Amino acid sequence: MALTALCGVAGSAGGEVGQVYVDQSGQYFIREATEEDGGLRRSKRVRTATAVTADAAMVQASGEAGQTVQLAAGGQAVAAAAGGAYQTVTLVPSDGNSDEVSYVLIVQPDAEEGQKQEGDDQTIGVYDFDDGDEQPEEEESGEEDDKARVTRIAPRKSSQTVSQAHMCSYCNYTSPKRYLLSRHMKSHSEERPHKCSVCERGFKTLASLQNHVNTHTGTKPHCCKFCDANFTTSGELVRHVRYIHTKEKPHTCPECDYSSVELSKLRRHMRSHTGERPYQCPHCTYASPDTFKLKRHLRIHTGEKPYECDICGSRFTQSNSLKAHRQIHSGEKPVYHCELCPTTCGRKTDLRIHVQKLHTSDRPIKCKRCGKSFPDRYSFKLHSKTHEGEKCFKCDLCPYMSTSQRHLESHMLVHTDQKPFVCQHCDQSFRQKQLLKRHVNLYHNPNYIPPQPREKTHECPECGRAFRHKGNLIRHLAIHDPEASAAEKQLALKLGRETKVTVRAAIQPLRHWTALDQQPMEMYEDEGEEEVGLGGEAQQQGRGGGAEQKMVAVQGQDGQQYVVLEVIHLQDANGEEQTVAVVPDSALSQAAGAGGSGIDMQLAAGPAASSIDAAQLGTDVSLADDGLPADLLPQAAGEGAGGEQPRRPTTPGGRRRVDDQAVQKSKQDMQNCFGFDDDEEDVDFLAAGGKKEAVEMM
DNA sequence: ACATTGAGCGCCCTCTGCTGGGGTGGC
DNA sequence: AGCCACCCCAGCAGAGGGCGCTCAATGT
Repeated sequence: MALTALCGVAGSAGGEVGQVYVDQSGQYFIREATEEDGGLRRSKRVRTATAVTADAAMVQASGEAGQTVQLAAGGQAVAAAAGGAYQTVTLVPSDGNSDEVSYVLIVQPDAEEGQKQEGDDQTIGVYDFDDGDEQPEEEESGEEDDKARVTRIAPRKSSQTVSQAHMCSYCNYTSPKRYLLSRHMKSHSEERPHKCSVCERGFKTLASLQNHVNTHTGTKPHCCKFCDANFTTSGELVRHVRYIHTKEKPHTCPECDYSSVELSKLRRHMRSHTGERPYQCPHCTYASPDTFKLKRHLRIHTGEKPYECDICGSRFTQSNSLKAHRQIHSGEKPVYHCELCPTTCGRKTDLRIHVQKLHTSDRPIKCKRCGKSFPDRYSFKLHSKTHEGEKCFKCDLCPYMSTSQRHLESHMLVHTDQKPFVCQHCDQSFRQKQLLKRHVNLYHNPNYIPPQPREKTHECPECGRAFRHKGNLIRHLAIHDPEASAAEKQLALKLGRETKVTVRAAIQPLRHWTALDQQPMEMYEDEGEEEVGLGGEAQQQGRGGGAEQKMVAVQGQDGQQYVVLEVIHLQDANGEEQTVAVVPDSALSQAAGAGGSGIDMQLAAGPAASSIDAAQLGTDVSLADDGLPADLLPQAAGEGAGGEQPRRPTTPGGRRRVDDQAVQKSKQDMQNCFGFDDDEEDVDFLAAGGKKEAVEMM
């Protein structure tokens, strides 16, 4: 016979298939390739194996029948001539490595079989073929009872002899009774003598056949005593009882609190810990932890949609999708009510998302209009309703009010000369996107076909003049206002819009503009902006001479100053409001023949004008009541606020001289925003070259 | 020979959660 | 008109429950 004998590593916990192992009790065994259950199935049957020596060299030695094959610790195979009907396998501990004890497997003829069977204490690791029926060439077939061998193995060190047992030569089955082994050997046989009369399928045992036949006949003799369930086999019944009634789950996960009725379920569960995904999709990178998921996944590639709605014919890849879909037809759609508001959702997950978005918040939300705080977006929304229609967003520079923050932001551009929408074809720029769009269409788009003028449907009840837009009519109605209050408001607004502020640095989104006496806009906290308010002292200093002042400073987190505002409304000696013009740097520079460098804000007038605390803001601010650059003016220490900063002389009585040129420039700068508010006039205005006389605007 | 027990594999189903697209209404 | 929030829906995957079926092991 051809025999490959090996040596293995003693005490090895794992190892290659075919290695010789010695367990803690000193038993030798060989792990076979057929092992599936993760444990070590002991086999005394040596067919092939790999020699693993102490130095981990893999050595294989083959011996012919009747030979003695000896592997030394170094992996050298030593074959010696031998004879006899039996083979004795001897495992000899080597003295190779100190850390790992290697054993040498010696295969040698055994002429004294009988003695070995009796248990030779001096024999080490014996393969003992008790029946002497040597069928070396047919070992692979493994279908006969006579393949069974009785083997006795004992290591030399312990000088132990295992009591005689009837062992299966194909697996590690042992039995004290030979007839039991004989019965066992049928399991290695592929013979299926018991045939089903229905499907002709064969079974190894009659019991198996009977169970199978029951599946044909539907016979389910095993009835659950707790419910009406019946099962084909008793095993099914037991499992059913565990699943449904006793909840007994003997298989427990060592890593979590999961437990299962079946071991296979625990194994499946363990894959969720290990991440093992043995089932690879052949079409993509997806791999599944079990066959079902892979099968389900494959429908993506095949396009198979096995679940069809019997009402509308819609098809789905998963049964649950169909189930959910059916509820649309049946009207049995579940309704998930939010406990915190009247909102309902059709699905649990949607409700969860709703709660997440509307009812949970990391921090309170502050109302920009009144400053109240609310724990979540929902309560904030409810609260916001109470402000509906209110024009809470008031411009600090003019009487403008708006119901929305966005509108105020847009309006603020009027005061800052910001025209962020620049025409790419000429040097025109605009404050509003739509204005730029219209400009481009009118002047740079040869294909533009202006829309037909709409009918003037809004007619004035007083004079009959018609307007295309309601807003224009409303504005017009101010003319007929008997108390002139509307007209006054219009005038005030128009004048207020003339208030201009220049800024040195680029202005960040205007929503960050905030009057000092307003609450910080908490809604925008997350945008990395930090409000820098003037201290109370600065504010107080800024409120002198009967002038109403509001100052705004916004500082980014980078420390750069972005916006500084100072607003002054004055009354003249008669108590009437005085027009205040705020002059842009450019105008001032032009008038003075010098640039206004270093001057961040220049107001055109103001007897009690104050400078903003430059030390705090890091910004130079001064008033330009005469149109001269601040840096050309003499110091006016102690006057007004912020005495450290250059001051402009003020006129006696609090009147300020308004720089005509600056006002003109300011007016011109405001033309666009005023003119464009009336679209029907805007077109004319644009058609006329985009210029209007400032005097017309005033 | 028969009955019992239980492991093992496979299949299907359900529940759950996430994601993205589309529709809609408010601003 | 455009943007945005919200809702609805379908698609897909993770995880687990339950059962059908076969067969080995074991006891009587």
